Amino acid sequence: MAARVNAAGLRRDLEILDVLAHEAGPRGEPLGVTRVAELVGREKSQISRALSSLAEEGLVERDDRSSGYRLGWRLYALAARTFESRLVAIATPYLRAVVTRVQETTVLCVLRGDDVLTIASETPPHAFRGVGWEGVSVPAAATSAGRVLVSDWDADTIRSFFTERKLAAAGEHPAIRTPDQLLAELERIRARGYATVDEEFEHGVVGCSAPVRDFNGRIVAAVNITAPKTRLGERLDAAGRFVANAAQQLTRRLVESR
Amino acid sequence: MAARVNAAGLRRDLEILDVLAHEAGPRGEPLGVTRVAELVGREKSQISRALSSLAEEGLVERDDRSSGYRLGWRLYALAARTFESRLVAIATPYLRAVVTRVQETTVLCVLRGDDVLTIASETPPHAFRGVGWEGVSVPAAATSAGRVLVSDWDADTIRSFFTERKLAAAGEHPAIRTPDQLLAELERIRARGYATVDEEFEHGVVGCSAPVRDFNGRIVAAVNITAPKTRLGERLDAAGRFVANAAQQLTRRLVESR
DNA sequence: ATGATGGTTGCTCTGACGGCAACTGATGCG
DNA sequence: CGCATCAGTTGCCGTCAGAGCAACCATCAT
Repeated sequence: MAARVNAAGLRRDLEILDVLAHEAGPRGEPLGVTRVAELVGREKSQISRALSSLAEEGLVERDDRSSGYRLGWRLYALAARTFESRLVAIATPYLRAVVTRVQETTVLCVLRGDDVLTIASETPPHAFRGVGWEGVSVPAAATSAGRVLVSDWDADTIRSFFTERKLAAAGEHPAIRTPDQLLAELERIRARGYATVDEEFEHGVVGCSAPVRDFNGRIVAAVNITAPKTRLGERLDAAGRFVANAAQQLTRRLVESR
Repeated sequence: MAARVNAAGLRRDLEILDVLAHEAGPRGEPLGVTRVAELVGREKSQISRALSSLAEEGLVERDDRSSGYRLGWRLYALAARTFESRLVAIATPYLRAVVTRVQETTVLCVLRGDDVLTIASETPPHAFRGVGWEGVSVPAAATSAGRVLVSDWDADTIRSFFTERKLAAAGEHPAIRTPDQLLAELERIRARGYATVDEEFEHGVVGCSAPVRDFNGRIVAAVNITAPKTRLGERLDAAGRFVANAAQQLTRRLVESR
């Protein structure tokens, strides 16, 4: 509401971009000026000029041979840059939803190098504010979050990334000691939609995680719960399903909904 | 160049979005009106109104508690439909394959104006996520990626694009100082299938790149490795062949997936 | 209270854009 | 070859939307 500026121009430009996004899409053929004009219901002269401006700023690109337009690189550059920031901002309610259901600290993790980095966390009332903002833990396939974060890698990469030595060195009681075991586990994770670990990384500690994806479908983060087995042990699978559900909703929210 | 419409408003809006993207950063807090106004050098009243409009269209979102702004859902929705997005989605496994072989950060670049824009990167374990999403560097023929990206241009275009002055100004130790030298180098690149540079752009840094083509056969991106000479120097040509191989596979995949 | 800082709103005058129509240029057809 | 059609660009003018300034709120610290 309230005061607006450039409302008309902005709306026109966005109508154009939307038309290009939906009608043409990345795989579709570029759209011509007249076609766009029809679809947004405006003067083609306006569309011609507007597309010129948009092209000059890199928001759309002109295909040389067909002289049609499609979405430009700049949109990608803008969005890619702040993705994590937005992730953190949006994740909170979903993390909290899990917290209220499970009553355990719930965190959001990303992969940095070969460490799992926590970028957001929500704690239940009455819980001591634990690590919170940024803990770095060894993922090396001994944590559920780490496994989830690599669960869309191909087998070759996994094999070269996780050597046996590395696997054995991860965690106190690694249940997974060979790349093949890891690959089998990743398959299970993909099938179930969430991962669980039982005292592998640390004695008495269990955890579950589920993947969050970006607009490319790539796994960019994991929603994770880590808690003492005495508290969470019985409910671990139930918690896993909650976490998976939250991660899915978060994924959807990230790209589409308003 | 050509007629423009809404040029002023569009540019202002994009300046704002750029500021939000860059200044807010990965971990960034939302930015307030005054801060944005300073950064883009405009009247805060304009920024206030412009942000209102942008928020109404979903290009930015207002953070309730801090009353600051950050990029909004709509940008991500649009970004998902760009060609770059598709490229990144498909390229990731191939980049990772190179990383596991060479153990160096591998990136995917496209040409934007006369800059090289990194649109995706994969890092080996134990590398700190450096630039990550997108950096902009001066290619002007002093980087391997830049040379690869222009290696299918015709001689006239090259000559008019890269003046001697421009060539001399690029990099610390430009080995290529005239258009003719550049053309000869491009010929070598085409013959070998990949490009290498040795401390030209920056002292102590070497790199190699290979072209990715679309279904028209046009070069649309480059797979690139840039690393300290002390680490990669000996293996530079081997790395070049890996990169070329990955780029070819990616090209094939890109064409098949239509 | 006072002042500082961040954000919104009223107001006027200017210049940028909407709409139309003429123009260019490619393509097709008898 | 001439004519018709369609796609895209450009010139023109009156009108309306926005740049800029300053006044006005809201919040917080001293």
